[in-house]
Amino acid sequence: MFEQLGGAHLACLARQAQIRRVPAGTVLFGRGHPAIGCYAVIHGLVKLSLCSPEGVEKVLRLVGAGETFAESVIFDPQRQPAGARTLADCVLVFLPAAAMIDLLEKDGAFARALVASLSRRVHMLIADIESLSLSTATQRVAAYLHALAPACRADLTGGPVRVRLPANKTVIASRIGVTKETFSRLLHELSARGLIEVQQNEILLFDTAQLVGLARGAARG
Amino acid sequence: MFEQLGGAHLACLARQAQIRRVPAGTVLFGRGHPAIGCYAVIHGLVKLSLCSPEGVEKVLRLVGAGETFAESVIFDPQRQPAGARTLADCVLVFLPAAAMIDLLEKDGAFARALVASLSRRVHMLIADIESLSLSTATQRVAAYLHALAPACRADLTGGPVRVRLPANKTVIASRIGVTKETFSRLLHELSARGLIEVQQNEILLFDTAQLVGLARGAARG
DNA sequence: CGCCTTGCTTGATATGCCTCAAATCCATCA
DNA sequence: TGATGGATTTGAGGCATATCAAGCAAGGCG
Repeated sequence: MFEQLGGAHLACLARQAQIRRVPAGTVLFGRGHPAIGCYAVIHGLVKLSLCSPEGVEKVLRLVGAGETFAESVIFDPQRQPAGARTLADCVLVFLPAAAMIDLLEKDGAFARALVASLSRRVHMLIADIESLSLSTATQRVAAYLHALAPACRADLTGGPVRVRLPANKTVIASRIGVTKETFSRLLHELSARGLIEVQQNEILLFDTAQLVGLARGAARG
Repeated sequence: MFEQLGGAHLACLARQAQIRRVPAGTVLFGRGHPAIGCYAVIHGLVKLSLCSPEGVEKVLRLVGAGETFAESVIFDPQRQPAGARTLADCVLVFLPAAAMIDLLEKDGAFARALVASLSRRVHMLIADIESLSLSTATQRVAAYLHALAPACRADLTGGPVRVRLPANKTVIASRIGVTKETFSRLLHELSARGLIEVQQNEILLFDTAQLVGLARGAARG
């Protein structure tokens, strides 16, 4: 993850951090809650999401093992901009805000890592805004599936790549920015075109090249 | 802005920074350009935007006097995720990436300020995603107009508040996430309801309370 | 002064995606 | 094994917003 710490400080950090084991379905914090620290996921899956007043949910991010979340919250409005709930049994590291702030000022390497992490978050969010604003639902689905494929060799070997959806389709649909019904239909359309095959939670990608083509320009196959 | 610097380092920073005066319409950097530093706007207005392959533009942010942009870029992908163009004659401070990195590791106060600034950016982006995903066009317009009003007293005094659109309506529309046609129509609808009055680039807000009401829940007035 | 460009409005029409409703599938648990 | 509830699929229909196409207004400039 993002911690290539200066060794001395790492010990101090380890002293303040606590391991938390939480079962699936636990609300870690709700929207608007005060920020008391940030989390790293050791094992499991956490859903960060927003809710409209009418109760519609928008999944912002699915946080898996090796990722962190709620870092930004410590510094700006000190209120959670999104809610967090575990989707699976999780092992988390909780790092109190005070420790973060302390370390930030004392350890240059940590400061740099934290800034890099936040920057990455900014770029991911911009990518989301881009796809919401400039792409069609089909393009977003294609892009999402492609992003699931392990980066490099997928495009090289012509063979099919098997990917696994990190959560159920309703959650994924909200993450992508479509309703579950539309998501279902689009998956079938891609199947019909021979680009993928859906097997419950797993999807076979037959033609990743054409998938990225779809994700970008032409709506036609 | 975000610099409440440790005094000694401020001087060093000032030595490395350069003032740039650029006329309206200048492209500061395009999308994908390498990151060589960040900017602060002293005077003028800068547009940050994305472009789809088909040439549709999405305005991410309008950066006015006293604000900074392109900080995040220094640390993560080292490629600009968005393009920047001046919309007015500008006076900018350009800060080379090396100076930023240097300062980040040496000055705790600067590190904290930078992290806070990035955090604020994250929260603003999340707010954008929220409004794109969960709000209707009318709600977004209402929220935008309300956000333009000077924060506090607007809601107290019942009187009308006069706000000025920071750019032309086509740009604002893209920023809000609608077409210029839809934006025009929605402004007229709000006028018809007696909530606002449009006077070229200026808008009178008669009922900010009802405006926030609209921005949140009920689509009906 | 009239031309031309750029921005804004307005109308007519199209369409992508959502909404609502119902059927089916699947897993868990008694 | 059968029941129960969530997840998924499928269909029909509608709506919000985009798109296309003119028509105006306002500046800038020859």
